[in-house]
Order: sequence, then structure tokens, then C-alpha cells
Amino acid sequence: MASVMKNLPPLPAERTLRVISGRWKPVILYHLLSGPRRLSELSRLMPAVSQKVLIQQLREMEAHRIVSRTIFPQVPPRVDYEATALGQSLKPVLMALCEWGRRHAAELDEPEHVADCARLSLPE
Amino acid sequence: MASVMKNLPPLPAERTLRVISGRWKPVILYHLLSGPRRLSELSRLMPAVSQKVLIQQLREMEAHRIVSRTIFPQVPPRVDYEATALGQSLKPVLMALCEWGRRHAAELDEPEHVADCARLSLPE
DNA sequence: TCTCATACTGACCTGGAGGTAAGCATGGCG
DNA sequence: CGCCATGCTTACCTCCAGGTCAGTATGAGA
Repeated sequence: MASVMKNLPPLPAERTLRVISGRWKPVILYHLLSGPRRLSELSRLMPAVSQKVLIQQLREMEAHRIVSRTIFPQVPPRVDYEATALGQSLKPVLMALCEWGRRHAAELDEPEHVADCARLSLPE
Repeated sequence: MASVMKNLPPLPAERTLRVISGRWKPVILYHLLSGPRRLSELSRLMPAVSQKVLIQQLREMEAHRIVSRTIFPQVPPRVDYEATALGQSLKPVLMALCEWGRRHAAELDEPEHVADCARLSLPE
């Protein structure tokens, strides 16, 4: 929808939150940061997400220009989703979120079952 | 609710998002980062938020240990809300979010009406 | 006694995000 | 011909964050 774009909050921090918070967006982003992926690949990478919802999230990310969509005229069809430069620029933001999340978990939860932030810092 | 705590996602980045995303949490945090505030003060600082919702958000933040609540046994009652150390440690995260939001706005929106990130970087 | 400020709680409602399930179009291939 | 993989849409439902509005307790002070 076009409304997706115009409804971005004026406060920058809230704007970013609006762009990246969505049930599956961080995970999708995480996968796309290491290169383009076909829809079917993403589906296989996150079996918990239905195709409809996956496409939904991807389209919103596309509208926000952090993801681009490339259609290859083949049969069966092939569509690649890829993080744009703007999308790539979210990497440090995700890092910050990830690191604080670990800290938060460490300070009050049982700190055990929290994944690390490793692959976000790897070059690609 | 107690459920607020146990339902934190295992992925660190999502965990952080869960903690800070709430309709008014970033703004509340922003105000609390510069010192303790009474409920009535916060109410005055953000007239758009109803008291009930404000308290709601504050309680969740308290449950997540990023805000502490101090009751002064006076009449009329006085209650101070304050960012904990954990809450203060969100400052760089908010900065990252704010900066990216500005970049995002600059790159595709009309970049005009987006506030700056100034006061987040000021010491307190 | 009535009012006021303060900090809350509770009943109720609603929009929208996200979930399920099904259907559609294409063309290669057995 | 029937079937497959792929990418996508549509109809429908559920749940809950967050909104409105009203009510409660306290004691100082007019």
C-alpha cells in the first residue's frame, strides 16, 4: 500500500522502529544481509512463516526501500529479494539492537538461550 | 503482567525491539533519560497520551527493568519514574535508531520534517 | 463539608497485524 | 493429459495494543 510510506512517524527513532519492526522483518533482513534470496529460499529458511505473510513483509520492506525485488522471466518464475544499500546500512543498527538484547538478557533473565550477534558483523 | 517478562523473544535483536517498541516508549524514554519525572510531569510533557496508557507503558518498562518507580509517601501522592542503568544503556541504541531514521528520511522522503537526534547525545 | 491534585484501576471498544486455507497462472516434463 | 514447482492473491478470522470514559482513595485546605 502507498499508505505504508506516508505514515512514517516524524520522529527519526520511531520511524526506524516502524520500518524494522514487523513480526518477521528482523529475521528476513538477517538473511538478506548475506546476499539475495529467492522467495522459496526464504520460505525454506523460515518454515514458520506462511508465504502470504512472508510476501507481505517483503513488500513493506520494499516500499520502505530497504529491500529490492528482481523478477527473472523464467518458468517456473524466479524472484530475488535483496537488501538495498539502505537495507545494508541497517546492519549496525541491528548490531546495536542485538548487543543490547544480549546485555538485557544477561542482566535479568536466565541468560542462557539467547543467540549471539556474530553473523551480523561478518563482511559479505 | 508477569507474562510481559517471560514472553521475550530468544533472538536478541527482537528482544530489544519488544522492549522498546510501544506506542509511547521511545518518547517516554527520551524524557526519562534526562532525569526522573513524576507521572504528572510526563503527562504534561506528552498531552496526547492518556494517563492510563502512560501508566501502562511505564509499567511494562518497569517490568523490563529499564525504568524504576519510586513512591514518596505524601499527600497528594508523588511517584517518580526514572531510567535505570539498563535504561540509560539504551541511549546509544536510540541514537543508532535516530540516526538511521534521519538517513532514511533524507534518502527518500521529503527530508524536511524530521527532528534531529541532538539531545540524546548530551551528557546528563 | 465540598473541592482539589495526584496516581491509579476497571469496563469497554476498535483497527490493524498477522494467522489459516484456498485458489490461480505458467510451461516443462513424464 | 495430468502433475509439478514457483510466486502471488483473496477471503476470512483472531487477537491484542492502545484508545475512551468513568470511577476510586487520600488528606490538605477553603
